[in-house]
Amino acid sequence: MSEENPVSIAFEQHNHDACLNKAMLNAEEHCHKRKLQLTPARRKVLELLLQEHRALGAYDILDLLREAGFNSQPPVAYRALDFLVENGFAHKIERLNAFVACALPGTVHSPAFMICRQCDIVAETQSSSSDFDLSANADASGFKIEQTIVEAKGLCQSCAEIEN
Amino acid sequence: MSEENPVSIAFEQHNHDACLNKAMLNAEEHCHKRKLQLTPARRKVLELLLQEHRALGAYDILDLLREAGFNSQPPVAYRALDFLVENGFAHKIERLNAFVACALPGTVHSPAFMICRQCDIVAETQSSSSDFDLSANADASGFKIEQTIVEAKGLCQSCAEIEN
DNA sequence: AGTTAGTATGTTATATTATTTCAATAGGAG
DNA sequence: CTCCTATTGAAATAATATAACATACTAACT
Repeated sequence: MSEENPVSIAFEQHNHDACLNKAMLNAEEHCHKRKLQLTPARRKVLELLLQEHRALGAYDILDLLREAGFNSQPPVAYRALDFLVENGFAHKIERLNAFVACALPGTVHSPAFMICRQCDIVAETQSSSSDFDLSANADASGFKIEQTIVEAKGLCQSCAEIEN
Repeated sequence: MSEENPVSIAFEQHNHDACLNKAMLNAEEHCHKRKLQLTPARRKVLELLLQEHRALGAYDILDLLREAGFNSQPPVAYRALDFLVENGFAHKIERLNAFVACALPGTVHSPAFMICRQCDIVAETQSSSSDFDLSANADASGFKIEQTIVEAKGLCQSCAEIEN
């Protein structure tokens, strides 16, 4: 798998410092373009997430923030995470109640995650087309899927009718 | 959509009493076959879930259990829910931290859910093949997908190697 | 029937995850 | 400079979930 295919970067050997720096620069650029404020706390949380290809819980992040000298009330972490998730820099892994840095920031995409139950590594892959083959992707990275959750949020027909 | 295709029963007009009774009979039969104990609390929780094509939180269920004269400490609900989920009678909707009755109990399947953000209705559909078209299914039921979460749990290559 | 192993429930306490609320502060637009 | 908005500080609490241990029930064997 090459640099062109970031599909399962988490599973690949790579220069992680470079991976992190690149992602931070990318985030800075995006925030600047879209006039978003990458404040110190938000920046730090993104860095923390980027440091691992694992999901971190909000309270893990809170601990790390405290260690780094930041204020450490829960809203600090949740607000930063909300910002990052809303703006596409991070994703929430619902089944873990935890968060990962986005592997494809700035692109419109519908992510799919492969989560190892043993080591908790989280690999992100694209499911941008409605009809995609997660299992092919898993096979390619040697990931053995045991259980898949698919949850689509939206509007049912009756609610859509009322809204219009 | 006919009775043969229960794919989005939640969205369809149907005789809900019959729907519920059928599901309860089915559950009883399955438990009997597999020597599982469908105890009063478990039975009641399944009934409560079957009463709606919506997801109920554990504490909603707890309230309903209390009203029905059951013991209402959290473990009562969680234990019953664990039983139902483990044995395929219910599913957890991770993004809602809530539970729905399974629409296809007793069959091995990998469910996909369509969750209306407005009315909270939850429709279950099959994704048994690794490569399925949720959007076709959504279209057929008039559901407008806004965001999809796909989370596969399993073993990454390195962990699989260690385990073997 | 009595014994025992396994399963299920009662009960209390506590852990974990997340939000509400209101006050204080900082950064830009006019 | 002043107003407006976004952000942060701070305290409290809500919502979700589990741990731990005692008790009771069930089924299967003796």
